[in-house]
Amino acid sequence: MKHENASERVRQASRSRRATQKEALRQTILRAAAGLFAEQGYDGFSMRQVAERIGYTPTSIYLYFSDKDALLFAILDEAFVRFTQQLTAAAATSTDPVERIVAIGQAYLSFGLQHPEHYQLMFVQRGDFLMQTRANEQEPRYTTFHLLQRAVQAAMDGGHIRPGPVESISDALWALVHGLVSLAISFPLFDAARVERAAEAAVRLVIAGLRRD
Amino acid sequence: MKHENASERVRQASRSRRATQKEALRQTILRAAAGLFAEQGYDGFSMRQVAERIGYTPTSIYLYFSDKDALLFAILDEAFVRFTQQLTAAAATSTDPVERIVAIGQAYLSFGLQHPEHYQLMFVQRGDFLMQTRANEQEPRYTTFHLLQRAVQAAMDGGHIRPGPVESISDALWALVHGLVSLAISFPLFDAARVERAAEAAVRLVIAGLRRD
DNA sequence: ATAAGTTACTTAACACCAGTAAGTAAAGAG
DNA sequence: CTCTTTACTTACTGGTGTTAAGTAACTTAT
Repeated sequence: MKHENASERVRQASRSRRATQKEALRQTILRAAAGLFAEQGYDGFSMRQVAERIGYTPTSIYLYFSDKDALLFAILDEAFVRFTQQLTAAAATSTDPVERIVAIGQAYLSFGLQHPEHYQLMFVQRGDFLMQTRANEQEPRYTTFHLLQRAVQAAMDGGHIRPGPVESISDALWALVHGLVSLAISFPLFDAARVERAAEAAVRLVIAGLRRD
Repeated sequence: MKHENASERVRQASRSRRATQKEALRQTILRAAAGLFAEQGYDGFSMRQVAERIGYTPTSIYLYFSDKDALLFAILDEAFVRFTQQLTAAAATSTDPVERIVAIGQAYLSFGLQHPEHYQLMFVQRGDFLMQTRANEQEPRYTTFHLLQRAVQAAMDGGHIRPGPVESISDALWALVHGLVSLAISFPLFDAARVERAAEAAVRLVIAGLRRD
């Protein structure tokens, strides 16, 4: 019996040690991949490049990520966590309902300008990413945008903005900031100063367009 | 002398016939490429596929287009001509300055929804396309957007909208429609009905946000 | 009419890519 | 000490854009 208990313990320990190592390499791959993506962008991002960085063959990566998409989505997932955090923080700052809407928009714009490559993939090239549900969670990722809908709803309930269809108004606001980020990212024409001015005009447009009285 | 004139004429004719044939094949390639792009989208678009369609080897295409980019830009150029036409036509319909701005926006949205693959490449993935100058023209392509700026300027001059920086207001409007198109294209979440409702909300937002009194 | 030159196209190849099947060496279990 | 599992590699398939070199046909000049 002693033997059995002892060997059982050893077996467990061995198993968990191996699991830890496995997870460690997974993280190594993920970090190398995220680094490569940040440096080279989507175009320069290949399984072979990632493999070379960590000193393994490309095929090894497939033991930890089912395919290139899975690896890419793991990178985007990290970015999405930061995205949600920044928007949530922004929503918490202002007390005035209209100002809160503006703050959310500015946080959104700020994220897009700071992580253009990630933004491009998250919200443009791989729109399906938003539809997926994150591991260990029930709700799909796009529910982060309910933050904006709630802010619009609150402002409307408080009589600060004109009544109207909450979802559609929220979508229009989303389109506005998304458009600003996209223009800033995609067009060399839009330098930082011009984007800044356009953002100011957008804020005025939104405030004048929504506000009651 | 007669001989020289005759041979000269023959030489010219031969040369122009060859030039015509050359142009004909160039058009054949372009049509096949445009067809492939329309059917398969950007991902399924390859030089080898184009070559197979026209019954030539891939290398032959390089005798008519310097590289894949050149071929792609030729396709986008055709789309851009249609884009400019549709926007110009829309701008000419309305007499009311504010309505004209709205009409331009609706034409923009309509184009994007009808040609999502082209739009994606023209205005998202290849923003540098807009910076290029079309063959036989002086102005770069992005000058089409001056249409919107002029409409805003006219509305402001006529006292129909609040005074403000024309370029920035125009950019904000552009961002709004561009964002709408992008969301509609990129997110499965946005079905036709939801986009339609968002567009209506956007129109109300713009009118209320811009209009004087 | 025949030789020389030009044009239009092809064949073969390079360097890359994502992904799979089969093999190998080491570690752990009995 | 053998058997099995684990971790990883080698070898390969079929795809990509692009270039260098070769060939066949047509044009021009003598």
